[in-house]
Amino acid sequence: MAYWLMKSEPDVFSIDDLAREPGGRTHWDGVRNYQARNMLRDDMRKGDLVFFYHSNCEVPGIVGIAEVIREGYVDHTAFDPDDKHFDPKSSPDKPRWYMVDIRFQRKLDRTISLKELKALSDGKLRGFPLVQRGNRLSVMPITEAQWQLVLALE
DNA sequence: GCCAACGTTGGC
DNA sequence: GCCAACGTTGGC
Repeated sequence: MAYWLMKSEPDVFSIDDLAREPGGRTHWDGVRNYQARNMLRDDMRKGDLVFFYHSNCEVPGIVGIAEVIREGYVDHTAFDPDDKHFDPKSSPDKPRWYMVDIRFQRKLDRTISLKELKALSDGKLRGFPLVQRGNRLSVMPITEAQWQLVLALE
């Protein structure tokens, strides 16, 4: 089993929004970055666990846990001209973008803030991709050790 | 709202 | 294939 971190702007889709979805499930559409796409399409497996991260908000940080329940499949929102993430270069015969389905597992007891994670980036959390300079991927792999370290902070 | 750090696009 | 211009992300 692998571990991931996925970013979402809470104003757009928060951990509470995920919890409110029927069955706590949603499809993770709208990723339009090739590196992230490759992970969604090729690497994420059913049963993998995901840290749900709130970005671009008052207290950016890890707020909850979700589980991958469906592996990579075509992101059909790219075909919809009315969709915010419409991409005319993606078509059903030649799809360019992929997504997975995730299911809400739980909220953390508290937000593990970016600030707190950064403070550990020279020590215990060295190499944690979220706090590596310049990393703006919205989906990133993390190690089991990193997963456990973050949970220990909770 | 600013801006650093990237990624993408497209002319050449 | 290079690289300038432009767009996006996301912390602050």
